[in-house]
Amino acid sequence: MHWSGISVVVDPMRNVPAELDTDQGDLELGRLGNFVGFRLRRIQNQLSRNFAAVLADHDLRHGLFSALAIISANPGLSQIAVAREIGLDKSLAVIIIDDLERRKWARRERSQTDRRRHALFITPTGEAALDDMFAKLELVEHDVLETLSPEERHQLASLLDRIYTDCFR
Amino acid sequence: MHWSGISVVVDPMRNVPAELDTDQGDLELGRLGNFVGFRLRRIQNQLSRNFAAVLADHDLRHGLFSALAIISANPGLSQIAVAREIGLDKSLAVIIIDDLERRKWARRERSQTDRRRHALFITPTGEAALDDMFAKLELVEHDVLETLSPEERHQLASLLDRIYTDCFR
DNA sequence: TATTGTTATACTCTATAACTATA
DNA sequence: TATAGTTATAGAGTATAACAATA
Repeated sequence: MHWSGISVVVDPMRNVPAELDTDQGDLELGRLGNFVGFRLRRIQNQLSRNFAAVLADHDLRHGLFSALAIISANPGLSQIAVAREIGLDKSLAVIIIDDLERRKWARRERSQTDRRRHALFITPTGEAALDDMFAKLELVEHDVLETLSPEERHQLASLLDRIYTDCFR
Repeated sequence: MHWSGISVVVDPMRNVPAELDTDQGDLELGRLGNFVGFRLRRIQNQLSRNFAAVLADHDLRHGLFSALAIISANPGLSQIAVAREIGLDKSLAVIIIDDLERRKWARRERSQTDRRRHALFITPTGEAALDDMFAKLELVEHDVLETLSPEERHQLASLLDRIYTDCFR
């Protein structure tokens, strides 16, 4: 999902000709700039690109990192719970967990209490991989947040948490 | 790009059995919860879903809304500038602008100054569609932000702008 | 009858590379 | 030689539906 802005005028301050000089990257945002959602998306896109670059050597499938982290934080949970948490279909959870098992980062066990379920566990190898990835992600995030003071970082996290818990839980 | 958290323990406060009750949606986040990027992603995912639901009847291709808004705010710009701005390849800009022309929301004109370029313009029909979509998006965003006071909203926007301009420009 | 996991299929999105016309 | 736009193709990502095992 993307965003957009209204019939905006050429900024008289910039003295552009009738046809815009599109070689510059500084386009007008128009109404788009009024939305917080747009700002979120813009930053998150860039963060994603930075993370992808940093984790490129792990050759991670979409959703694989999330899944591993969730399994790590919730040992014994089911595939369908993983799917729900990362917002994908259960059939995609199968593919992701196949991948995790192939890497020996996680393993399936038959649930003792409900034999339909697989109980998922992270392996020591998986924990090590996760440690490595988290360390890299912390570096990326630090680069982005260092422009804010510790108080401002806390403020930001707190505002985002309020939004999430009040609206989406 | 996704996220994840560490080998976390079962919360003793919740008194869950050896195998987690995965029917509840309240999983542990583990290390994941320490990242601002994770919070951004979580909110933005949900916002995207809400926007998609609200705009479902327009049957919008990915990137189409962004492109229309950018054209509206920058009349006469080139296809390659649109591509750069929404972070897609120029070949995808072709598809998107084909779609916009089919809907009569935008039109191509040959550039007067560089005959290789198409100068892009939004149509009155396109402006009307954009007005409609923006109105719907404002409703979605208002629902999400109403939990914050006006000062807090301003604070949030300002923090996000600082991050973007300091790190990504 | 409903749920968990699995498989197969079809569809969408995207990147890539080649091509043209203009510069 | 480089750039703007176009087209074709192949690959990845995803949703969907059907199925088996279990509840």
